[in-house]
Amino acid sequence: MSVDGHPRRVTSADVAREAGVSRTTVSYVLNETPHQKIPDATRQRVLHAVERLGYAPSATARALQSGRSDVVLCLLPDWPIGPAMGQLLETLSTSLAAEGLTLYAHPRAAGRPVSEVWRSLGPAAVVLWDELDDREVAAMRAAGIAVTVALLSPTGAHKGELLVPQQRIGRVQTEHLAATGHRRLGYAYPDDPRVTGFAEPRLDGVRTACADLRLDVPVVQTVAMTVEAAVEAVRSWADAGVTGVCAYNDDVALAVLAGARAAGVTVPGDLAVIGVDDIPAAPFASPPLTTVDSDQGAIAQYIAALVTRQLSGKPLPPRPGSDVIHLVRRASA
Amino acid sequence: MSVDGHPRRVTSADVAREAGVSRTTVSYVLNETPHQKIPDATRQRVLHAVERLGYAPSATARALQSGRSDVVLCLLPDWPIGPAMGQLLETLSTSLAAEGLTLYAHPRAAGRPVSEVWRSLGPAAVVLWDELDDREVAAMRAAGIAVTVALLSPTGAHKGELLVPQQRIGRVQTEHLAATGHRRLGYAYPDDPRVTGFAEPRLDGVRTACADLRLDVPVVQTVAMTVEAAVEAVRSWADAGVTGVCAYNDDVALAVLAGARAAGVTVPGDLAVIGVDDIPAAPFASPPLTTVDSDQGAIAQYIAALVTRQLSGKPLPPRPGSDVIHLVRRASA
DNA sequence: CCACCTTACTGACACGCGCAAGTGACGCGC
DNA sequence: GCGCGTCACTTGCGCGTGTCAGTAAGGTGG
Repeated sequence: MSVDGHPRRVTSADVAREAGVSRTTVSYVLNETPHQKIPDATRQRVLHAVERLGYAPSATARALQSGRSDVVLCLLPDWPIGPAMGQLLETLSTSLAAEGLTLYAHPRAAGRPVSEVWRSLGPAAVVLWDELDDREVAAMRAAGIAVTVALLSPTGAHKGELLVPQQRIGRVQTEHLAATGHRRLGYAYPDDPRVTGFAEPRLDGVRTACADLRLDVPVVQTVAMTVEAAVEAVRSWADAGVTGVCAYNDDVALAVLAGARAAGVTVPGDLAVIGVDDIPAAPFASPPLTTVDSDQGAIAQYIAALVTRQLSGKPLPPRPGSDVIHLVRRASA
Repeated sequence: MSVDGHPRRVTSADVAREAGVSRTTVSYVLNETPHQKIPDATRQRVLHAVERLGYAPSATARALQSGRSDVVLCLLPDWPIGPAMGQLLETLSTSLAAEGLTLYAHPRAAGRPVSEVWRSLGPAAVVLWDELDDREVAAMRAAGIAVTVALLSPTGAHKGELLVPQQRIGRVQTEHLAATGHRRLGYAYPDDPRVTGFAEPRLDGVRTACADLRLDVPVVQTVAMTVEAAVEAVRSWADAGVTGVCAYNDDVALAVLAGARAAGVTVPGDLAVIGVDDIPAAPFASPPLTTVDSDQGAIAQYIAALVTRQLSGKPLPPRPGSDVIHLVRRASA
């Protein structure tokens, strides 16, 4: 404990001094370096010194020396993260931990360049949702970051892109509504411009599925998160002869439900509604919300595999099957 | 680009060689070190070399040398993170960024010791929700981590503890129900054991507020996230003469709403319900959910101030006022 | 008695960076 | 001619590790 408030770091040199051995010996003991016979007596002396001083090796120094950090950085998108993302992160963290990697998520601070973020961390890999421009990617590589996984690359230019086929979500919604007799669908498009990266492919999935199934072209309505806006949208759909609505996600679907209630439109009688995500509130809606859920566990494991394979230079794992997306059938559709 | 797949890191030495100057000069140019006059010609040579090679300084080496990393680690609790936590993280990240700090959140991997996490990162500060045992805290200090902020310390032993008085949330719920004429309240306690750290103080707030306001002792029911469980709870409350229910959070409140609907109990006529968090689904419930919201922005700024003050050794900022918690009045109570 | 091997260590370097201190060239005053 | 000051840099150290290449002590074989 030095004079100022900051007690000096305990280093392996301190431990060595305390145990009466060299720093190298300390390192050998702590890392259990193979082919180095350390007698038990010495080993214990070192271990006790570690305990007494409360020594913890500096991750920074270790990373510098080994040139490889076990850190995986996940750049969160700037749209509001819900329970689905939360669960994905948790499972991803666990999956990566099994491979000795540690996941850190960075909620993007407004107006801060991305480069500053990964620079201050020096991760082994970066997982991100939005696409990055090529200069940024090149900069990362130059900084020694081995992997970049873009999860939502519309172009598919980079490796490992477009993990969860968002189109498929729209397709599943559409297929369910078609199977229950609906011929003319509506799409409840989100008001938040930040999520267009997800909304567009989902809507696209609905459009192409409608075409494939010979349904009418879907009637798209942007639905702001107010009851009034939802009422407006519901009325428009009613006027257009729409009997089933695919919502961008469960929050929007719940808004539509509220709009229908306020407009005197019965669900699913007059209008069937189907959401995405299966949020906790979905089963308690009135009527309970039918929705499309993704298997976050499987997705997380795939991402983890993607990262570790690329780090070790092995071939990429197969894409997850279409069964990661499934319908949760309740009363609203 | 070397033979194997891993292109060697571009270092400042490479830049120096390319620009025909010393490494130090490169450092001076890039850090704009004061009191070091570098003529523009040289400066441009260096900058061009940086550009050409795509050089990015190693965060690791920089942190090692300066002894101070600008990383703040936030250990997320293991309970499911919802939109509220998401927003808090985002604002916190922005607030810290304004002070030159970078926030990383770690979703706790199941069964992984906490120590491994902060060790692999070497942060300047750690923000956490759960309380940590004292040995762990001591270990962090020994590792050179200056600050530890426990947000939910029931004991209040550490500095900066108990940021958002959870009791206060329960109190606000109770006061509103009391003000609207309810004398005997119920409490909808969450089924998930992971959130007891939050649930207990909130319930405690309801209990003491009831006592202060001379209401009856609240009737606590654990409500699992199914309609059946909620129906059961609603019936019990009805039998006990309860006319208003404080729910642990909005998800539980929505379950109670669904239970009331299924049990033929009208809200708020027979039973008033009030939640916590103001999730996106709250305004679309039937009836729209009255709830207690926290000002995540203010909280985030307070945490950021707490961290920076402790890092610089300055006195702690004043606790946020009670106005960070406020009622969102809708139809359900 | 010496070569040789094992045991139990230690010395020294490298990782990439920031920065204190130094160095040579040049200009200026006297 | 010399001291002094500025300019434009460079040399060299240290941050805390992991690890390669020793090395002294002790034992064994011939």
